[in-house]
Amino acid sequence: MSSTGSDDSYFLLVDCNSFYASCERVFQPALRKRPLVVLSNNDGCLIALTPEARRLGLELGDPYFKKQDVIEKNNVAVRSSNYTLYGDMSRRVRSTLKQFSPHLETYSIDEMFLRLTGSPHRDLTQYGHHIVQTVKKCTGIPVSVAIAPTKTLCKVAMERAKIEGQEDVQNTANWKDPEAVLATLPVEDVWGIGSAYARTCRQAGIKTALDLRNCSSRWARNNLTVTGLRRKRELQGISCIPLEPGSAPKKRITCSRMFGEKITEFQDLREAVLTYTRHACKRLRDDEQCAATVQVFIRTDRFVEEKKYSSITLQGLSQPTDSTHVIARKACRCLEEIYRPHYRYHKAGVILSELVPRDKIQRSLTKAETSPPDEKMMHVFDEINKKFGKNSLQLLGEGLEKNWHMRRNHLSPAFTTRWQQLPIAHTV
DNA sequence: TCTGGGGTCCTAGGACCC
DNA sequence: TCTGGGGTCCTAGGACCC
Repeated sequence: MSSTGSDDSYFLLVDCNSFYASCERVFQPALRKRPLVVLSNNDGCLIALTPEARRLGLELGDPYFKKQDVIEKNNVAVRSSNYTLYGDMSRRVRSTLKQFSPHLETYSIDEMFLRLTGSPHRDLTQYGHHIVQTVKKCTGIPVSVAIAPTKTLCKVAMERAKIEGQEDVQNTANWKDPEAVLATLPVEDVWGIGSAYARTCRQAGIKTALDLRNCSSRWARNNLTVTGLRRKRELQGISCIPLEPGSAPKKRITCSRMFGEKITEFQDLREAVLTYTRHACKRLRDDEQCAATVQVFIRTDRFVEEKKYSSITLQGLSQPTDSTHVIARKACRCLEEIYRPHYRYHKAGVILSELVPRDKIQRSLTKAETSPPDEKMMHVFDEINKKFGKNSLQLLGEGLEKNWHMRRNHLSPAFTTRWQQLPIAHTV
């Protein structure tokens, strides 16, 4: 495997094994001996599986209702997704990893890249094992580690680490025959090659990661855009995708949900849209940003044979704001614009975009929709919800019944974020 | 009855300008 | 017959990720 050879730096990828399922197991030891699956929002499909569940033939993305018989027959434990818990566990893993390198990128809730430069640890593989043990000890979460000269090769190595029977620490430098590893990886399993690009590749006879590495740069650029060309070069060991430390400010914030039951009435949709607006605005303030545009969309079920309708519209704010009230008014106007009666709606969402950092806003003297008292009120609003739970204080228009609420029939307690729900240890 | 939610980046094409 | 060339900005749609 060629490498840039320009320096002695490496990327190290840490991936939490079956992350959501592992989080559930940390606080419920009884689950450790049982196969376990975690469901998506609305208990729709399987989004995390322990290896035991995989061995029963269950797969990521399977609709829950189609697999219920297998699940019941084999006494598989089922949990609704509990993002508050997973987010908190992710933070614990991240703070543990910071002791190994200051150059850390949070790639997703369960994956982190580290960049090691001039590491005193000559034996990087051993170092990887040390990281696995430390994270397990400090957080209870099992992780795998991949070490390579580029991020894409880290992902290749991670694919290997996840194969049963393979080492959970993979260092490409130690592979006896790297080409053989690349030749066994189907091209669609390369990071950045999805189903559409994979089809293009296969039509051109490019079937494996090795084929992609060896294809002409011109072909990659013309058929897979610059992103495909980058993947090819990364497979060659030339780093094109840098570490992105810190968290770049978000460019948009979306809150959308499918409903537990289909709804037709404007009033119900309005309640849902207001609830999503409140959640989105809270995230906006957490991000210390303001939005200049609000978008609202509604749609019927695309899987069912019935009258379909889908629409989206937007409203601009005269001045960027993070005020739930101001944004909620605009969101309602959007909804009025796109709502059509007699359809059975299935999903709605709110998107905040054209975000600007709060401290960079040009104050308008004439058209202020957000006044300083509003800012104070939002602060109080957030503080109350922080103290008493995130839905304690809502907008009046959100309603009380919420017959559109999503299903979460298997939710675990908020072990790490609510005092009342702390796990209790018993002495024997 | 029942198929997630939240993001980013890239490109093509149209509008517009000089 | 023959209808510029080059640039920017915006948007929609496609593709990808976890």
